[in-house]
Amino acid sequence: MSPRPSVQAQRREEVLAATCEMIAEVGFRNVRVSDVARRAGISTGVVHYYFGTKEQMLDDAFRYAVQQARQRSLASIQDVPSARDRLDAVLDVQLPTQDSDLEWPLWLHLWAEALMRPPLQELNRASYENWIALIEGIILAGQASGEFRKVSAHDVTLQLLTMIDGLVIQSTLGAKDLDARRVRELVYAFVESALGTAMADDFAST
Amino acid sequence: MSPRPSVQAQRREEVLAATCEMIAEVGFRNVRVSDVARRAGISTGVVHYYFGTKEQMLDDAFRYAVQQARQRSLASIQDVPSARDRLDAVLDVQLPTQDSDLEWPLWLHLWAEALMRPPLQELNRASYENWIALIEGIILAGQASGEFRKVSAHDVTLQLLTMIDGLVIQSTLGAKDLDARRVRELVYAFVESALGTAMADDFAST
Amino acid sequence: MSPRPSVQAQRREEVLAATCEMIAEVGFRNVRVSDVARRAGISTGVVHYYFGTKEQMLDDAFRYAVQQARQRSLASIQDVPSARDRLDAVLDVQLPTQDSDLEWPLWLHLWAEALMRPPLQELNRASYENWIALIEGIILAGQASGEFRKVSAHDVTLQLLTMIDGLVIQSTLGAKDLDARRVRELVYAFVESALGTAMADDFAST
Amino acid sequence: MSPRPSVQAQRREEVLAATCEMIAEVGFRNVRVSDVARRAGISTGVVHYYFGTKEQMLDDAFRYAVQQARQRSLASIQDVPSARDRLDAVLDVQLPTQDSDLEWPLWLHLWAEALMRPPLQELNRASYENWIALIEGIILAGQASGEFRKVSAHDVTLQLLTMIDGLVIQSTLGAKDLDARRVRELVYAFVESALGTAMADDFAST
DNA sequence: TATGAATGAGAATTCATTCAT
DNA sequence: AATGAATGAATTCTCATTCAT
Repeated sequence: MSPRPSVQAQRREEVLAATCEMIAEVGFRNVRVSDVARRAGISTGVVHYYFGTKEQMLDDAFRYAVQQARQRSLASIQDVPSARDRLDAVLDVQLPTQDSDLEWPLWLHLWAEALMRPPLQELNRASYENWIALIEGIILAGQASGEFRKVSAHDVTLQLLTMIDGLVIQSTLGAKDLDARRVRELVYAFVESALGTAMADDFAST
Repeated sequence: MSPRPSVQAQRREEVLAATCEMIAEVGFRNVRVSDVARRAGISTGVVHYYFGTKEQMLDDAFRYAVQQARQRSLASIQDVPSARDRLDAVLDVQLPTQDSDLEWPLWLHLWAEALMRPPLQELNRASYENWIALIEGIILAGQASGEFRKVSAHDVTLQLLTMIDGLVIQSTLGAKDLDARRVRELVYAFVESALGTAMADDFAST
Repeated sequence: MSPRPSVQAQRREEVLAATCEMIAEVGFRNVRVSDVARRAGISTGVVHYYFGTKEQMLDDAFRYAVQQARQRSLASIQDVPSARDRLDAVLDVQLPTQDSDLEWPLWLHLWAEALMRPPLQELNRASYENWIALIEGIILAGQASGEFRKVSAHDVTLQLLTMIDGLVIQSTLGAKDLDARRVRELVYAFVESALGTAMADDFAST
Repeated sequence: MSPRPSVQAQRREEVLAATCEMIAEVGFRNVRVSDVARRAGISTGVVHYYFGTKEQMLDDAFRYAVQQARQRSLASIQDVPSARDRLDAVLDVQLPTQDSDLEWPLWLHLWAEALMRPPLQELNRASYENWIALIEGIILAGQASGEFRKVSAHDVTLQLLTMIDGLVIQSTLGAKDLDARRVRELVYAFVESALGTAMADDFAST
């Protein structure tokens, strides 16, 4: 009868977005409720009104970020037919472009925090399985269509995803010669060596 | 006049070890000076006597951990002649064996914390360069001796190290089917596919 | 224009009843406006609409409880002719029957709160004078009719009422061997020793 | 080796005394940690240093008050031979002399609070049993020596103690004509009527 | 009248740091 | 050198009260 529900949902999302920004900027342990409130343009009371405790707010923010990332990656492969192009699209969305990326710091904080919080471990686990399913699906399709070499899709997926994580960590932390371009180069090189040259592979297996 | 200096050095190291344990157990943000003091069997006053501030103590602890890890890896390849065996030895020392590993949580906390602390970024950078130099050196030696295929040693090193980081993160966070054994399997598979079958490669390149 | 006034009065009373329950259950200091509102099936806004402030609501609730208790005791002696029976009836209504009595906790909270709030002291004073007048009246009537011994009705009234208060406090707080039955026993024993055996007294006074 | 222990005990007691004063003055629900700290001449941190939580501090304060009261009453009958004199002494110490008594408000707050806190109920129960044992012992001794009439010492004790509680409550709350003198009058009148005139009783029982 | 989202003052609690002993 | 009692700034959380709808 009133537009209240949408107002509530919207307010909640604003707070979650503000929280994600704060986590990425100052780190999980330094986020203050008052920071989030200020950034969301509300009073601290509202945060507790919607989330009860700071901890709950932070957990929900991680959940929100995971969900947003998933939606973004799904959108990126919408209407992309070729497996190779789909893989490129997903990687392109996920890999950082600039050093000022706010997403990857968030994941780092999630992992560090999850070490001590089983619910966050569960969140990470579910998220990771989603990533695996997405990438592995693309690889399997590409193998079926002859675009990719026929190796263990699951193993390559794990190697690819974890290599990305590791590379982006060091890149984000300013490892020498590991800028965004170099990260992509190394990732694509791995993809090529693991899945590429389908011809040669087919040839070899004959 | 007295053997104090060594007593002091020893006391310092005890505190640093206690700090590392605490970080790994409860997380960087939850380490209290009093926890560290209790674990080291001293009073909080002593911690400040030796380190001035908590922040300094934590930074020094990370520094200490990095140094310990480096010494351990160097020791592991002492008197190992073959490049492949040296690579195996280094990986064996670094890869987790049990789920109750206290080292990798420490690195995760270091990375998350370094996002906000340039001095820690610098520490991580230096540490990473050490790792790279170590592994790359082994690979180059192996290529020179014909044990490894002649691909870009630097690229493979980066891919290998970051893949290890990424795999261990997920393994530590309880990813399904990613126990210590599986991590090693995937790592060794990558090593094999990237550097192995030197014959075939030589053959192919001819 | 509408039957609103009675609706308002009814709503007010519902809130007061809910407030009394809350005070008795969680204690004066722990009553939250939102608790009362929830129990009365309304929103917190309505509470302030009717009572202005929480303090006013709580004071009114005590006033309401005092008034209800008075009405109950008056009703209990309606159409009871003999003084002794009237005394029995009043005591019977007032003394707790079960341990789950919600009334006496309310009085305890009133007394504790009244220590700091003159308006509540005034309420308690007026209430107490009512009790005294009621009981003293019955005793005087009983003395006139020869049912009770001729001692100071006022003194006995005070002793009786305060003994009841004290006994019920300890009984409510779970004093060993002070259940509802034992409280009545002690009260009636006092009544008997103070007012009973009118014969003997008459005899003695002759 | 150092005078620390006594410093700690003393500091603890100072805080407890300050807490009791605050409870009596502003009421249990209005005591702020900062009030207690200011009154004890310390910082709020110290309160938590010694008591952990405000709740613990308040509970301990009640415990302290109970213990102090007991010691005072025991001291009052030290070296008093006659049972009647001992009873007089105990009552004299316990009954309020002025309206500005700080002790009885404390008991009222204890009772109200104990309704919601089993540990305080237990404290009250233990305290009450102490009072009963003390008074009942005196009465039994007086009966043995022929100073008191031979009625149920236990029942009279309960009636006496609860009447005192009830009288002091109303007196403290400013009941008309119930000043300290009148309270004593009524209490002593009860004692006399219940235990006095030992001769007559002895005579009657013969 | 009624709602309940929003406010913000107020209080408890934590913990790094200091310092007298 | 070492202790640990004491400090007090910083922060979370609560809840009466307001007010737009």
